[in-house]
Amino acid sequence: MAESMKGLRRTHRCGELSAANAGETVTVMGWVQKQRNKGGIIFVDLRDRSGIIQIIFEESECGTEAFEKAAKLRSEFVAAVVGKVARRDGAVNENLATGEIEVRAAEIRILSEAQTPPFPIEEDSKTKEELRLKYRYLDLRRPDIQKNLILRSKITAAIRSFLSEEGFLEIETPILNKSTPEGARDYLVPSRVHPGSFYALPQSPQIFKQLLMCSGYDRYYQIARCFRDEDLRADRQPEFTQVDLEMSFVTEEDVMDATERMVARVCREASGLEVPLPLKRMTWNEAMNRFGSDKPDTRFGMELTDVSEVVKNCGFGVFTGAIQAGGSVRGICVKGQAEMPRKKIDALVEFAKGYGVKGLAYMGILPDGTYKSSFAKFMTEEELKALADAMQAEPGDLLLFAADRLKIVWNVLGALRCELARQLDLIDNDAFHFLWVTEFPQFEWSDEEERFVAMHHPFTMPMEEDLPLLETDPGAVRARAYDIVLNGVELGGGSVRIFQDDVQERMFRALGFTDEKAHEQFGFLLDAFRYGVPPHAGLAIGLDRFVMLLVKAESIREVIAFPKVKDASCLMSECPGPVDPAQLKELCLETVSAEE
RNA sequence: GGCCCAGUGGCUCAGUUGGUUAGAGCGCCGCCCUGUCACGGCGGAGGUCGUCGGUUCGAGCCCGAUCUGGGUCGCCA
Repeated sequence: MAESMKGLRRTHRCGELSAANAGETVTVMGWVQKQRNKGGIIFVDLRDRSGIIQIIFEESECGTEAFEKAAKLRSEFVAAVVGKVARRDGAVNENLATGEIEVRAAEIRILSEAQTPPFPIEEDSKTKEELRLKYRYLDLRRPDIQKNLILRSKITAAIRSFLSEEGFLEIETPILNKSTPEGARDYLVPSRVHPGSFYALPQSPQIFKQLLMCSGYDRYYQIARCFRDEDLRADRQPEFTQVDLEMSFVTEEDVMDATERMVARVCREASGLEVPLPLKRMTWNEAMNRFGSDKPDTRFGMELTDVSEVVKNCGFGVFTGAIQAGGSVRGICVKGQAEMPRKKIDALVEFAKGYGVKGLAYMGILPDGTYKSSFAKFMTEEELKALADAMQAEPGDLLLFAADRLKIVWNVLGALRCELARQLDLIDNDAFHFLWVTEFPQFEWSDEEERFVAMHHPFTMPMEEDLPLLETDPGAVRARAYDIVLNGVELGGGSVRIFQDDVQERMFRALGFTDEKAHEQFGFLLDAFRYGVPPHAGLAIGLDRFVMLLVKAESIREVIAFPKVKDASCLMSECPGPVDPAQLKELCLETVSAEE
């Protein structure tokens, strides 16, 4: 039976008490973590988000009624306790932050009883995530998740104070928007007032923040919820949060400078981590050539080497064939792994095949200087040696090669070096390697759509010297775009925006938009550009990923209070779900059958 | 859409070449215990082995399908 808390007021959180409070009468309220009944004396660990405090009940001090109530306490009951803080003398618990003290109960009220939870409420839970997410409100009681969400709050507070000090204005933009076909799939919301018409939830506030620049709010930011109807990953949710910002009368230098100072401040204030500035920079081309990735993990080496020139005339058809087809042969050198068992190498080959390559060629340089290789019989001793030299391999090293279209070679070797680093434990788990990747290609060829698509988005300014190539060689145009990368994860990205309506129209044409189509989709932006628009640039940081990396979580779900699972549903609320036919009728939508 | 992993009391797991009545730890319930804090002691309850089908004299175990969750490729301007 729940009791009233009338007349009681919480004076402290459990974990806020210390020896300094000894002798004070306090009132604490929280959940019962554990009750230990010794017969004539009862210990209760009371928990709230600050920590745990031990309460001690002795009948001679608290009276029979309170003692009997204490005996009834079970895990997760909610209780209020009034008592005096006392040192534990002699019985200190070193494992507890409040282990020096305890509260000697004078009064207790059971504010709420509780069923036994379906899984233990404890740190480092071993419970299946499926169950944790079904009972997320219980899972969120666990100290490690609470730490994550408390840190997340600290981070957003630090971001807000930094950006506010720098003169940024926090401005909200609409959640109900017009659908745009470029980019990710939109979540759609049917309109009741306009039957057959739909709103789209924002994939990002991109256009609105550019319009705010047109309107003179020269520094804007928003901690914005964004929505993308695409498949989930460990670091991807269908709704997620971006720290979105935009600045006027600036170049990429200003945006990168503000961003890295913001990131450094967050790291210092939230995690006590010092990030040396300015951050390292690397062009996209360098990142791809050295690491096979546009978000390289620079915490370890094992960089790619282009050996196309060395092997172009060798006897190994897989290599020469790839080169003749316009592709490339590149390799990585795995230190000290020359004698990796065949079984493990085969597993790596299978891994590589998942990234589009037909196989991997390998070559071990044994300690005695001889070669153990999948292609030795196709090459002369001199060719093998030339290849080992080109890779700067030493006895004991293992060389792995991919031969294919360059894009595939990059992709495979980029993934492979990360996989090997994990397997061989080459990554310093305490290192935080930030990096800017710049000069991204403006366009990416889409085989599916048989046209160029924007790599960043259609409002990204090309590099000035590449502007003439917009019509002649779109694939060679570089963008004034930049991504911020942390430990091999894309943390965020941005660009200098196009602010001239003629350049914007050329961009749309390069992307295969007709003028009519461009105006239908983005007419209001193009119109706005005719009324005086400042040069502007901006960026967005993925907040969830940032928090995930700072708390070293394995999944983004560990830093989001109520995340969705793989099929974008919620195990707790069971959304999405069917709606009342009357609701659908009002929206002029037919009832969708469960089939199909 | 493809590939890979997992599913056995409330939780985490074990379960031999297919062979009597499916086990353990924790938790839970009852009794006892005045310094416990991974409390302790005694006793107890609790499982159609995710589901459906098949092979077999016999299936937790083998085969097929399916469901649920996770990872990943595609996808994510």
